[in-house]
Amino acid sequence: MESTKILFTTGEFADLCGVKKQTLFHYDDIGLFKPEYKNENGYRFYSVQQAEVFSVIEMLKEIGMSLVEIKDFLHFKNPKQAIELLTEKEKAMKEKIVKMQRTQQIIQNKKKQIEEALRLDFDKFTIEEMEIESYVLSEDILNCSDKEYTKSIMSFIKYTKQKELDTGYPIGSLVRQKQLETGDYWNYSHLYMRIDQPDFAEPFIKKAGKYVIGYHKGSYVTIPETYEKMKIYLNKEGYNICGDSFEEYVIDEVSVHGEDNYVTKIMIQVEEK
Amino acid sequence: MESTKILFTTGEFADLCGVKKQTLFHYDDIGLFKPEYKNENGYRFYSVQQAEVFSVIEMLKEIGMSLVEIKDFLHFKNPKQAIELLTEKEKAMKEKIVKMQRTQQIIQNKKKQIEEALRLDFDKFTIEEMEIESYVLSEDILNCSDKEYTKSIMSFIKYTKQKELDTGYPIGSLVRQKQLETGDYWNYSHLYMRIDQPDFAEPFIKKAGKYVIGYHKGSYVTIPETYEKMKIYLNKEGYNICGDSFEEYVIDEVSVHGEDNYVTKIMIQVEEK
DNA sequence: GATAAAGTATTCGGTTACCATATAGTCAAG
DNA sequence: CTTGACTATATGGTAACCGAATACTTTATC
Repeated sequence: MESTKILFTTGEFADLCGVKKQTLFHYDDIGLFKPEYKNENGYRFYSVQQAEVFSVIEMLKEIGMSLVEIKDFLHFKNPKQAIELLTEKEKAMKEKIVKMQRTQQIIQNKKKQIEEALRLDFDKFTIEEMEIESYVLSEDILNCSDKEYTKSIMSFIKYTKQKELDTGYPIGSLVRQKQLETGDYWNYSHLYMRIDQPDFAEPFIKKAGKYVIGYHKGSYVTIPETYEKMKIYLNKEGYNICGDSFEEYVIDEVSVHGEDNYVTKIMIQVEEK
Repeated sequence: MESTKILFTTGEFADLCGVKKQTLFHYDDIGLFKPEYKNENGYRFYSVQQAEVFSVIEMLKEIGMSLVEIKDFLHFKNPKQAIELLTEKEKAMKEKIVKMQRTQQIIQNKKKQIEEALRLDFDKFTIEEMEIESYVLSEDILNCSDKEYTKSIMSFIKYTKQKELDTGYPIGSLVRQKQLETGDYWNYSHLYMRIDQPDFAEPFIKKAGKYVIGYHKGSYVTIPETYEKMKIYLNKEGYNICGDSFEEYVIDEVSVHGEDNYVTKIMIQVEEK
């Protein structure tokens, strides 16, 4: 080995970096990353050191910088600036990782939900002991107009997104005991979403205790029928409604086609007569 | 609130989902995500339930699915398939997170390197006590031709990439004691890269002990001069070379412009006479 | 030293997932 | 019934490439 510089052709260098030659041509074109030297026939030659530069470009790309941004950075570089940028990007990276972990959690919850839905029997009602759960509530939507309702839903969804409370649990609707009694099933009191964080300030608590659980299959317009059936069932079994009703879509457009296949889970707190 | 369906206009729904209207038009165009209903004037209307579908689309996008793939998935959907895909994508996601964490580590190491370089004094040689370090070595490149050297570098870089050994430490070059003695400084014996994993099989060990540390500023072609200066320094200070030399670029194209500003760190094991 | 195989450069068009802008139609409030 | 805020469509543009076609070099082989 002599002291002549070790150089790679475009193809070799592309192979080395695990990319297509095209990519190197492209980077050369836009002035982001030029070969160490070009011979009289326009052949490009890259040095070993450039492999390091290339891998830095790849990293900067991975953390979401555009090629133009990367070019600017590499052009006005000096060690201090490099550290500054690296520190900043390290932070951005951390945030990205956290976001992905959150998405992962959402996926897991969605899976759980679908799995639960697969196991269930739509036609039967059951009485079950349920644990305490915490919810975030929307603003009060009792007796409000369609317009107001629309706005409330919007602000609630935006709120949960902004506060990163969406954990893959469905948005539920709360029907108060009073509305249940008068048969005013569509008059929801609040929207809710389950939260896992124990540190959330003033959550709405779904009390532990006995709940009747029923599943409504089909469009929401026929939900009242299911409520009526549940009432009959409770009467027969010797139970009284003693709390609110929690409605959740457990199967929606995500996993099936068409409203007719939607499944709504209904949970109402009950007590023995 | 009556039983009429709650519907959002394109603008409202876009706002709700935190995207531009354009995106919804686009999804409609390609048949990925159509509004619940279109009125006679072509106005689009979206339902609340669709917000959930939209957020699933966003998630699938985040884990790297193309819109076409997502469309196919949502089209042929059933709960079991949904779980299958979600499980698969969860895995992909986990891998992506791990990769990002690795990149984060690399960034941290690069920063450390640059910070060290900022603090150092190029003109002085020092004798320092160094700790033991583990390296992966390339294949033997002693006395090999340029062509062979090129190939070795390539396969070494590709190897470290493939085995995910690249942790942001620079690639170093090893000069054996014998070559140091004969002044054959360019005749490297191996390339090396530092590894942190304690479980790596048969690493090359850089022994703990006294090392003379010098920095060479400028192109690598003048490195012999620095070696000669180091030898004179050692003589004056009463030290003998008793091991190999480790050469590393501590500042390269990534943080400065032009070969003249490159800095190579040279570490040679020594003992008192 | 001729020829074939393999590699290189350039150019052109295509791709994905949109965004901006222009133009025209629609709706709701005062 | 007009005004302003919205809607729709169409067109062109963007980033970061990929693929294929064509022409030229280099290298290997006979």
